[in-house]
Amino acid sequence: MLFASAKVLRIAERDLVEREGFPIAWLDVLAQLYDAPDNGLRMQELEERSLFTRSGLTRLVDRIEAAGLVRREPVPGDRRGVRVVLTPEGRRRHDHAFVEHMRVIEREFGGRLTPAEQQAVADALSSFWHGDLESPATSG
Amino acid sequence: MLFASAKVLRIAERDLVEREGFPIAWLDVLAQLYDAPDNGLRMQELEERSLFTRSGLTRLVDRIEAAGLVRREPVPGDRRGVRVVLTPEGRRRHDHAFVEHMRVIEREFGGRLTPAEQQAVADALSSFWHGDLESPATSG
DNA sequence: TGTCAATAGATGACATAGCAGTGAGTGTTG
DNA sequence: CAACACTCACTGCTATGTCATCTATTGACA
Repeated sequence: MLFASAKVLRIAERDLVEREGFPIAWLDVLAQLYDAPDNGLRMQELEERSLFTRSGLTRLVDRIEAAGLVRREPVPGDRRGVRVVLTPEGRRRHDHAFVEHMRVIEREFGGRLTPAEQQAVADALSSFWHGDLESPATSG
Repeated sequence: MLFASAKVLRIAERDLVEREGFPIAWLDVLAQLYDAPDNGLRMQELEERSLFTRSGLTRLVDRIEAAGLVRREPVPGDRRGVRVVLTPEGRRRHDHAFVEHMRVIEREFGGRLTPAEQQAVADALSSFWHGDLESPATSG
């Protein structure tokens, strides 16, 4: 599983960088924001939905912001907080990149896995992921 | 799939670092050498069997060597080449770490996926991996 | 043998992730 | 209101991986 995802990830990464000029991590953030209400999330929420730690996110968002794809704005009622919002440009880039990205993923998996296999993997791992994320199977 | 493997990887990584004092990347190298004839491989072979680039491997092996778990030795008949060999200490650490590592992986997957699901994922992704690694499904 | 392309591995410069610690802001308690 | 614990996000330091490039060696060929 590790090897398979590492391989596809690497291919998708290269493709994305060549076509769009930004890495998968950006698309991940962009997509999270895209799916969020008003296209915005707090750093904390972004952290929960992504694979990064918060300090990693701070800098990731720095870079995406510098590229003009997202914008930081204050959170009304909590001056500690920061809300990260998709800019129109960010939205455009997301849309464009996402289509191509999905195409690459499909090509990689579609060309190598039967539909039944794809379904089996998706079912098993999606329930794995959504199952009990925050309460590991460990007993201690 | 990405999320699932990232999650398990992160848990396994922490566990390994706490117990053994080295990260998964090391165990990966150690295990490759362990499985190799005479417990040794050339850098190039290690590269093929791992998820690293060669330059990444150079430094990874540097660190593992500094810790005394592997040793570089010349390749008879090709003075460009380097053969990386497991030391007795490396072998011991591998054995110990590997057992615990497998236990963690089993716990994480065993506790969340049914045996049938595990089998389905394993079958699909192992054929994916072994299928046609070097000739992507792309047409260009 | 001399030249030249290819190969093996190492190195320099750089990008990015994590941990631990910082500082501002919040809300609870008296 | 003062004191305190907690939360949010950011920053310094450090670890590690990649790309492009470098050196040494090899092998092909005139």
